[in-house]
Amino acid sequence: MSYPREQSIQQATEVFWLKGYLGTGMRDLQTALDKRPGSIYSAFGSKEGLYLEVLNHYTGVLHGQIMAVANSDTPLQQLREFLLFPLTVEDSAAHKIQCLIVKTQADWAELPEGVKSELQAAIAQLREAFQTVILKARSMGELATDIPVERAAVWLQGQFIAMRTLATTVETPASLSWMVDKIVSDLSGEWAQ
Amino acid sequence: MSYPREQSIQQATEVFWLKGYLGTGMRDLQTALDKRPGSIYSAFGSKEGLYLEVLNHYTGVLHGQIMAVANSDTPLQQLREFLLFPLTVEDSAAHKIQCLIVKTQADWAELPEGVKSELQAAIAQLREAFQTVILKARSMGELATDIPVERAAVWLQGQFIAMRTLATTVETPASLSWMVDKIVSDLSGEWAQ
DNA sequence: CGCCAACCTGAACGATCGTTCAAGCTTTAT
DNA sequence: ATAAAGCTTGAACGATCGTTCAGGTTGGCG
Repeated sequence: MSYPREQSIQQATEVFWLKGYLGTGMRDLQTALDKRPGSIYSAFGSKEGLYLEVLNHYTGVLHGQIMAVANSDTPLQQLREFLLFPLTVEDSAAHKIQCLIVKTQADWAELPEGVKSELQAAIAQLREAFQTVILKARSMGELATDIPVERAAVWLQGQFIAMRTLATTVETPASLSWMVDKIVSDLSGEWAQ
Repeated sequence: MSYPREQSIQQATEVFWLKGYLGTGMRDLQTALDKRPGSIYSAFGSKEGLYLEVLNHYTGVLHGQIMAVANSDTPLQQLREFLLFPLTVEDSAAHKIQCLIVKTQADWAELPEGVKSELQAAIAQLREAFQTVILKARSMGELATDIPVERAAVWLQGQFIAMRTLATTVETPASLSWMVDKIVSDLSGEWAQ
């Protein structure tokens, strides 16, 4: 019976997403999970252990979303929807606009070794998913056949980071939706090597 | 004689840049400045006070660099150099690739109110500087006259964030220099409203 | 020389950090 | 019914956090 474990991970995700790895204390987690320290330590071993499960779960969900884009018949169109969606969330969840992975990466120098390596793996995994989107869009004729696939994947990941980060600095995230159009448009633009 | 004060700010910048606001402890600063707690508190009032001076100084330097780009005769060409430069720094200063402002912003929910407001001011100030670059490039004929200036400034800030963030995840930052070319190229690309 | 102002020193403060553990409780198997 | 196994509890640990302050040191001026 690992259902409450799943629930704990989701509640912990909320806290880590809002406060970051360094900013989150065990007492924040004890409150959020409504569990005493011993329970958390017996279930997850440490703050780092709990965070690793949170990061894995988060990466899995995001990866799934991007792969769903890749597996659709109109990847470029679905990519638009995927990029647009976080701009439409209500204010109460404003911190969720920023990607948890990018947020964690900002604390790089202070992270335990285990978190660092998992973080790099997550970034690589999502980059691969973006690359799959590019490949699929190309094979569906939505992109030119001579697009540099690997660079485009890196670039797309960069645009994802830029949009999510910018969205946290403006009053209305939805006011950035023009940027999604530019991303899709620039994807078909020049890629001179 | 406020020269040692300037020096303290630079040394503190190193630490905050590497470890972030939350990750930096007063004892890290005491070591870096080679000063005892009382001296630091008499000079800067608090950790927050010291950080605010660091942030102001950092913003001023970056703002100056961007305005120098704007004030040149070939802004777009100078923008290329400006974006390219951080990709060429040696490994020992790898953390300096990531923008201190973006890094700090990741800890948003945990920052003291004073840091939050100063951070927003810094972001707005740099956005303005980017806008000046766009305007100047337009007036010099390097950009089309119908470019949406405000959007382009936000977008350019986003590209800056993307590049600096991506550069921290690859083994050789210089391998991303193609991205600078794409940024300059996309700046002249489609801006359909 | 004597004096004041400014700076520096470093021990110490209370609060909070991640973590541990002995004891109690609940569940499952025999 | 009873024992074994595992989860939960909450007080407590040592370490570290940002900060304070009484006392020492230094430099310039009358």
